[in-house]
This record gives sequence, structure tokens and C-alpha cells, in this order.
Amino acid sequence: MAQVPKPASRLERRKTRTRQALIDAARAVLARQGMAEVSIQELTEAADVGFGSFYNHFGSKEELFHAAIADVLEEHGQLLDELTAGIEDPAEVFAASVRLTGRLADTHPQIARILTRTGLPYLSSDKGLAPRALRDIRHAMDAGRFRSGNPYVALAGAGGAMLGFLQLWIERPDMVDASAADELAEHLLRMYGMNHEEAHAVAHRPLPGG
Amino acid sequence: MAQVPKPASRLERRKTRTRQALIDAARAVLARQGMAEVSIQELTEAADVGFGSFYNHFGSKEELFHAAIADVLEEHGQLLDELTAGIEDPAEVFAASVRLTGRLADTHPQIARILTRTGLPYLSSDKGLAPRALRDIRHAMDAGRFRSGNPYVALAGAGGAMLGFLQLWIERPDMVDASAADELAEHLLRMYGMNHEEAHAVAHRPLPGG
DNA sequence: ATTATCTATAGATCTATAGATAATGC
DNA sequence: ATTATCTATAGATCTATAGATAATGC
Repeated sequence: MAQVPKPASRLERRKTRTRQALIDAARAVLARQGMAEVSIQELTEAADVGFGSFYNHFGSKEELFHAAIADVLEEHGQLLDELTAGIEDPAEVFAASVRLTGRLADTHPQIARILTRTGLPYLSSDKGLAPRALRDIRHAMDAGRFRSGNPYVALAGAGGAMLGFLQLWIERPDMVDASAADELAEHLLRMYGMNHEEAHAVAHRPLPGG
Repeated sequence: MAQVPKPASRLERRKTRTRQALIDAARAVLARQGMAEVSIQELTEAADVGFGSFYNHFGSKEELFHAAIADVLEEHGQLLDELTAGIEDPAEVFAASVRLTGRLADTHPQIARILTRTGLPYLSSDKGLAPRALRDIRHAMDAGRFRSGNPYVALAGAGGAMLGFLQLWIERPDMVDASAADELAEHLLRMYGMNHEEAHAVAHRPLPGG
């Protein structure tokens, strides 16, 4: 579902469709259960694709799941880029990303579940969400909005806290809501050195995209 | 390895030993690879136990891995309880737990790896580390050391940040060290409402147990 | 003519159980 | 005599490939 340059020939398009059907099936599985509890057979059936076609696209189940996770991370990363494109204050860009990602448990439960299940090891990936978050943190540090420090450590902390928050929301939906995501953003701003007032203000400005 | 009342008869002791051998083998596997990539056969061989004995103790691989994770969480939870037993200030108890847990990547790499691989879903478990962390957070809130709020949300954030930190240390050991764990604790204290000075002080007091 | 997809299957696991063996209890 | 462990194996998957079919390109 992550956006890609349009395929050239009809043959290419068919190939892409088959591949995406497999990825979509893998995403559905990832949101529900572990990658272990599914056979390639079941995946191709869910994708409505012949069993043998699987090997035209992926060498193993792991490869498919990896592609599916990359697809999810890229999709959400692009969405965040679009929604925050108009924001000037780099601290607010970061805060808005946190608030929007925190809301995923409600707005895009599939993505939220995939993130909590598989996200941690991707916090130091060079594709998807991690490099974007790193960029935003660096911008905020350079602009003097965040106390400067090691941006990787900052990212690991913020990203981990985000995943913990989503995990809680998914497991105990009665205990968390969208305003809690705003508070999480506020907390993280404070963690990066902002004072209480300003952190509160920045984390409660109007949010793009609803 | 988590401590248990001593077994009664010699028969009981033998049974316990077999069970623990399986759990230890599972822990070694969990630190290295996913639970999927190992057969029961390989686990019993690693434990030096007859294949059939597995089913005397566990109904499935998942059951064994669950027991192994509980074992790890309980072991580290007990260690933290012992080491922080002499600390009066509840904020310092919390900070010391964070600092000690952050150091696991260096002091107990197996435990650290197991936590990053499997810890997130156990953040709302009622056994192991989660209930202890919740207790400490509540104490600190009751004592007015932390700004009060929803302790579950606080735990999810802190626990997630911890896991992200361990993940980073494991993957990029050049980028993190023990003092970074102290800074993480300081950041979390700030997140819970402490001012900069005091957070710094509390997160840098002498640490029990080395 | 080329390329992707589909169907069918051989061979390789892997799990769960049955029955035999060894250790402990009394 | 009882209980746990061990060995061996039947049956059930599951993966990877070979060969046939269908769709597209030229």
C-alpha cells in the first residue's frame, strides 16, 4: 500500500498486483498472530494466489514478512510527512507525529498492532519511520527547541515509549484515549528539555488531518 | 533460575531439574533467535533431555517459551527488589531500577536480548517486572515525588523507552554506555514532572550492587 | 516467444504418542 | 509399585520444485 512509481507494462502491473496481494495477506496475518503460526499455503490462499507464485516473489516466509513490515512503516511514514509538511516549528512537527502515531490504535488498528508486534527492532532501521523521526529530532535540536544530545538515544526512548503506549491502548482500550496520546507527546517534549508550559502548548496545538 | 521453594522428594527434585533444563534451553534460544526457528527436538537436545520428556512438562513450544519468559522476568524482578530494598526515596527506587535494567545489555546480555525480543506484550502482565514497576510508580506518585496521573500510562511509556534503549545498546554498542542509562533515568524522572536539577541528582546517586 | 501464474507432488521436517527402560518410594 | 524419563515411529504438516497452463508482448 505504500506508494510506488507506477508499473510500466501490463505484465509488470500484474506482477505488482500479485506481490501486493501477498504483502496485504501478510499484513493481515501480522496484525493477528505471529509469523510462525502461518504456512505459505495459508498465505497464498488468503492472497488468492497460486501456491507456486509465492516463490516468484519471495524466497521465504521471513522475506515476505520483512517486506510487509517495510510496507507498513513506509506507508505511515509518508502519511506523517504529508500531514506535517505545513508545520514550521520542528518541535511541533515531532509532537504532531507522536500524537498522530499514538492515535493509530484507534484510527488504523492494523498498523498499530503490527508496530507493537514487530516495531522495536526497526527503531534503528534506515528505512521507514526511524530515519524520519531521527530527522525531526535533529531539526529540533539544531533549532534549539530540544536540549541537544545523542539523537539516537532520544529516538530509541521516544520510539520505545510510543510502542509501549500503543501496546497499552490495544490491550486496555478503556484506559487510554486520544488525549492520552497528546499527553505522551507533552511528556516526551519535557523529556527533551522543554519546560512544562511550552511542552503543554506545543502538544495541544490543532492537529493536521483531523 | 528464578527462585522457588525447595522441592520435597528426590523425585520432585529430578522433575524440577528436567523442567529447568528445558527452560534454560529455551532462554538460550530466545536470546539468539525467534521461537519459530527451533523444533522441540532441538530444544530437548540442548537441554540434554529425552524428547518425550518434553510433554511431561509442557503441552507445546509456546507454553515452554512463555514459562521461560516468566522465569526471566521474575529473576530480574527479584534482583531489583533486593538491590533497591534499602532505598527510602521512592523516586530513587524507580531511578535505580531503570539504571540497573538499562545496564542489563552489558551485565546480563541474555536477559537484555530476551526483554527486547519479547518484553513489550508483558508490560501489562500481572507477574514479573510490570507489577513491580507499577508499585514503584504508585509509591512515587503517592509520595508526591512524581506528578500524579495514570500509572499504567506512565508504566507503558517508561517500560517502552527502556526496551528501546536496550535495543539500541544491543544493536549499536558503540553508541551507548552505562552513563546513558543514567541519563535515561534522568529523562524519565523529568517526564514525570521533576525539575532538571533534582532529576539529575536522583539519577546519579550511588547505585547499589555495583 | 516470453513471462507469470497455477497445480501437483516428492522429500523433508516436525509433532504427539505408545511402549520400554530407569529411578525412586515404601 | 509408582513415577519420570527415554527411544522409536506413525501420521500430519510444510516447503520447494518441476512441469503445465494462461496471459501478455511484438
